[in-house]
Amino acid sequence: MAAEKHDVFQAIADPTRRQVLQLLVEQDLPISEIASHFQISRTAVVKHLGVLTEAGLVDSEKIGREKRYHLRPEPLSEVKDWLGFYEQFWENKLTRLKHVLEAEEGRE
Amino acid sequence: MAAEKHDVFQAIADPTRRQVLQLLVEQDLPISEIASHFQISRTAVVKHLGVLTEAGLVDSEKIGREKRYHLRPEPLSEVKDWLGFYEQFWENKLTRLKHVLEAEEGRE
DNA sequence: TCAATATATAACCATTTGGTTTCACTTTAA
DNA sequence: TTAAAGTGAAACCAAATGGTTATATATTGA
Repeated sequence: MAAEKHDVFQAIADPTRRQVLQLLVEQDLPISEIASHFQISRTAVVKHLGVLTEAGLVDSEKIGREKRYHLRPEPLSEVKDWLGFYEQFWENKLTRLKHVLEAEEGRE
Repeated sequence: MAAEKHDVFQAIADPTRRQVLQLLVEQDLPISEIASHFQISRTAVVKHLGVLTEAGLVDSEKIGREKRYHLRPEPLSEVKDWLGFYEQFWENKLTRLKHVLEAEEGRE
């Protein structure tokens, strides 16, 4: 029961949030360090981190006065899986093409 | 120069729009037919189709009084490509683990 | 020709989103 | 012990989002 308020698709819809995820690929980072990579305020970055947390894409740990964020890419598999859906599209196209070709042969 | 106002990531952020795309995998469909699959008004569906069009994920053709929509899955490759980014994450982890193991060996 | 079908468009609305500024609290280091 | 660093959280704002209803226009078929 993850009870994730924010959906993964929504979480990655924002370009700033996608950049945050990219940053965390290299290493875990505290809020202020993450914020230093963007023009927007630290508060705005914190909100983005909140969305990413709710989507399960990051988690965090308080160390001293810092709060370090860590990448959790697992939920992205939902996106990856969904993306596969349109392979059916190409299969359908091939099937129709095959029917057309068979009809052509029949006429010859 | 596609000049696409809506980004693909944003286009697929909405669950209704994802369902519309799935519908169009099977076959091209006119607006009213698409709308009949949802509870929301036809006008609302038309707006979703507008977003999908701007993202290049569908196109349409007016046939008589109908406007038939057609799936264009190509832009989804941008999402697929982006998704690959976090493979670097696993590579990083493996590299670090390797270092730890080498240090262990050195101590023995 | 005329009603039914399909779409287009405008005006409007509530909520969400992405941002801001301000102030308070906790931890660290000199 | 006190200033600086790092974070938390509230209040506020404009614009975008996802929806509605109402009205107009174009096409078809009997």
